[in-house]
Amino acid sequence: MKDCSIVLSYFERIKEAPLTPEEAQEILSFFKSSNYKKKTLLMKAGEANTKHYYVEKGLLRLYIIDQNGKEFNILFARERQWIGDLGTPAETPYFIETVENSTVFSISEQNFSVLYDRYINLARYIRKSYVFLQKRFVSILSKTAEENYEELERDHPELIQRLPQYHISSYLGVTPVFLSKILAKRLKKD
Amino acid sequence: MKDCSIVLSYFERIKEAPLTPEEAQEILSFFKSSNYKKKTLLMKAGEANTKHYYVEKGLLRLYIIDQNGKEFNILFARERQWIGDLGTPAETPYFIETVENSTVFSISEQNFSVLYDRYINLARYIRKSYVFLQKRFVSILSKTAEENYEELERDHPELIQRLPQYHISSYLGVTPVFLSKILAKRLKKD
DNA sequence: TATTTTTCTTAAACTAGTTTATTTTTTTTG
DNA sequence: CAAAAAAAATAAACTAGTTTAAGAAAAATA
Repeated sequence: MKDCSIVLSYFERIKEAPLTPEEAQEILSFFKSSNYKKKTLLMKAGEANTKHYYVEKGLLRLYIIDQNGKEFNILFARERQWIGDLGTPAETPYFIETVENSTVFSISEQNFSVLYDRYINLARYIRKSYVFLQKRFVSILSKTAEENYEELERDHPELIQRLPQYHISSYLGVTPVFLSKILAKRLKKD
Repeated sequence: MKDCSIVLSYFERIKEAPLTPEEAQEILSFFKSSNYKKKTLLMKAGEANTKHYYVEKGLLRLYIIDQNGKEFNILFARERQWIGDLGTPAETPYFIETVENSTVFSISEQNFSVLYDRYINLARYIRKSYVFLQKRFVSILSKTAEENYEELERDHPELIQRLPQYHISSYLGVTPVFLSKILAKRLKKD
């Protein structure tokens, strides 16, 4: 039997009390653990009935591909973070792909809804996600790419270590060429 | 006594059943109705314990002012829409201002939380808001200002009628001068 | 470890959007 | 309804970021 303690500890934390054996059992019955190699697609634009994922180990990204075939990273998820399309069960416009070899727990929208009703604090995760996204939106809208890079460096230095540069540029909404130019400029300043 | 039916009907709708008199009473005790003239500030960056607003009549905007003093509209709310900073009770970085003379219901974060626990579907409003914001984020990131204007025109034509052009440009993340240029170009095409 | 593939850098020409300033049009108010 | 104020248009010089292309460096694989 697999070790699912990471999911149980998440629900214990949001319940703010120990789980009963029945609760733990229900939660485990809803999740499925899987291993994926780097660059595996877990969600594809155009699909309906997509899943939500909770990351045990590794790093994933949620992105779109625009009319011109260009990718934009919307969100990364590392250990103990959720990733998924909250617009589900409608047909998703997003892709989710592993950036590193990863172990993730998946849950269907239906079961996610059940837990959503059961654990009121799960709604807090969505509220927190909203606040995070709004902050990011404001930054992208009002700051230069250089400022946004510096903000990312300050707030999430580990991401910069773990991600190839072209994923970071796509997250900042600029081309890899431009990010490279920014970094070259910064080096000269020292 | 004021007519508060618009708030009650909202909660009836999200409860998906008629409200009991006690429920109606509680809800009414939480909200305060006020009239504001056009261009009145209801929320100011730097304040803590900000409120949530439900619009009965009129139009409001939530915006930031960046380091250079430039405004960016994040969100508009018209009749039967919520507006507020979901990051509250932390100190808000946002401003909220009436764009038209407006009648709005306000509720404190504490009471909003009570209703949030009581009406599970209120969490859906946040989930919907998240999905809306994510869609908008993707558009701003991946499309040109002209495409974004056309999307706004298609999805929310009433906003274009009711808002001065400089508020629309700020919502699209461009200067009024540039939006004016886009519109002039579009006119010529006909 | 040599080879292939992937990622990053650099450069140069280009474009979407900004800035500042002036004029015209529209809206508000006495 | 005339005057003042606010909003929109136009122009011209500018800058942040893109595109395309080629070479260098790093990482993955045989």
